[in-house]
Amino acid sequence: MNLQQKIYKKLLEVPKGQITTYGDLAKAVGLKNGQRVVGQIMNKNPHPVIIPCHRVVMSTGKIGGYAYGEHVKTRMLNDEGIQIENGKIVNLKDTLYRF
DNA sequence: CGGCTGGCGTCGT
DNA sequence: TACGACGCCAGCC
Repeated sequence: MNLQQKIYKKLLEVPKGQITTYGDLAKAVGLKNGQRVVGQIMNKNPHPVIIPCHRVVMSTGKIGGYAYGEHVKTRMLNDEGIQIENGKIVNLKDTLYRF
C-alpha cells in the first residue's frame, strides 16, 4: 500500500468536528518527521473532495495551507464547529483527534 | 512572536 | 536508474 493510501485511510478516521496535525498524521502512518511529506501528498491529493484534508492543521495552531485556498479551508472547519480566529485554531487541544 | 534550520517522500531532469 | 530540488511543517533559537 502506498504511503498516500495509508494517510488517506488514517485521515478518514478523523470524525467531523475534530482535526489532526500534519505531524500526528505522519506518525500515524509510521513516519517520524514526515510532516512535510504529508502536506505534499495532500497537495497532490489524488482524490479531491473524498479526502477531508481541510481537517489537517499545523501543530502551531495555524490553519496551514490548502489546495483550494486557506479561506475555503477555514470556512469548512468553521462549518464543522471548529473555532478559528485570525487564521488560527482557538481550542486546538479540544478539537484535536487522537488516533 | 518572528526567523532559521532540520528532515523525508515525490517529481522532474 | 540516479541525483538534486521542492513542498498545504515542526521545533529550537
